[in-house]
Amino acid sequence: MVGTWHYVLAKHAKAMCSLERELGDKHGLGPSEFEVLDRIVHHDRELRIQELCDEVHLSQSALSRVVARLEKSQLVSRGVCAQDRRGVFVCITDAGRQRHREALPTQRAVLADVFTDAPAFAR
Amino acid sequence: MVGTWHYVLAKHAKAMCSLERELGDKHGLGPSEFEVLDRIVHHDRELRIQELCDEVHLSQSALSRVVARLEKSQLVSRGVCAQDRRGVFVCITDAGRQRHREALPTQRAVLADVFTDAPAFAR
DNA sequence: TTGCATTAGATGCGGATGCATGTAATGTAC
DNA sequence: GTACATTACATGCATCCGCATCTAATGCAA
Repeated sequence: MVGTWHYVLAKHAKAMCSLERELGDKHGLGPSEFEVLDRIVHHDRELRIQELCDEVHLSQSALSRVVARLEKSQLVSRGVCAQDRRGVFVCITDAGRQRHREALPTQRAVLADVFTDAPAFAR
Repeated sequence: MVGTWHYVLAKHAKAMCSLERELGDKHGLGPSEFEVLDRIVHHDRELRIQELCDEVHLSQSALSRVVARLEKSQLVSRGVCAQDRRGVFVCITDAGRQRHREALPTQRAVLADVFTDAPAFAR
């Protein structure tokens, strides 16, 4: 219980710190930006902000800003939803796909480094 | 690998959010504040800032500020180290011990809630 | 002793986050 | 249609964090 929590804390801190550095230096992405790109690529279609909100561990306001940053970097585009004009759909651009493709191996390498040393779960 | 990472992300987000709310509302403590108090109580002696830095997942600067907040709340006291006058030792106060004693069940309850539903580790 | 590198901790600063709230569109009851 | 509640997303604000840097104390060499 407490052991599990400490395991989660340790791995989260180590991976997050490493991701921030590696993704930032090599690809100009923060962990949240990568996560959002990754979710969109995974679904392979445009997504509503709300759908993304259910998948990434961010508040709605934080997500709104991540998308704003991605749009500013031309990695996604935002459009109003025709069916519900309150809604916004987020669409990945070609540059966004490419950036994600470049960054994916970096993320995998970090995760491998963080998670392979120890058994999958430390009690 | 990626699955482990997603597990860590999900549990971290859920537990952190819950801890922030519960510890904050019921005891006026943030997760970092509780963590520092917990480490000191666990060692049951005064600790150097640097020692704490090795145990909590915070940068030295963040830890310095957490300790400053705790001192402001009278839960710990800071003193210069006689042997090395650059150093600072942190000493928990009676109020700090009591606050920790009160908050511990809250933390345990949150962790139980977050970690009991699922198997200890989701592959 | 003097001079310089190193270490412990504090602090300025910019950035990311969550909460509360604002704005605009939609749904619903009358 | 009108009035009000609700929903989707954006934004003001305060907080917390990490990085870089600062200050002061220590260590060490000449």
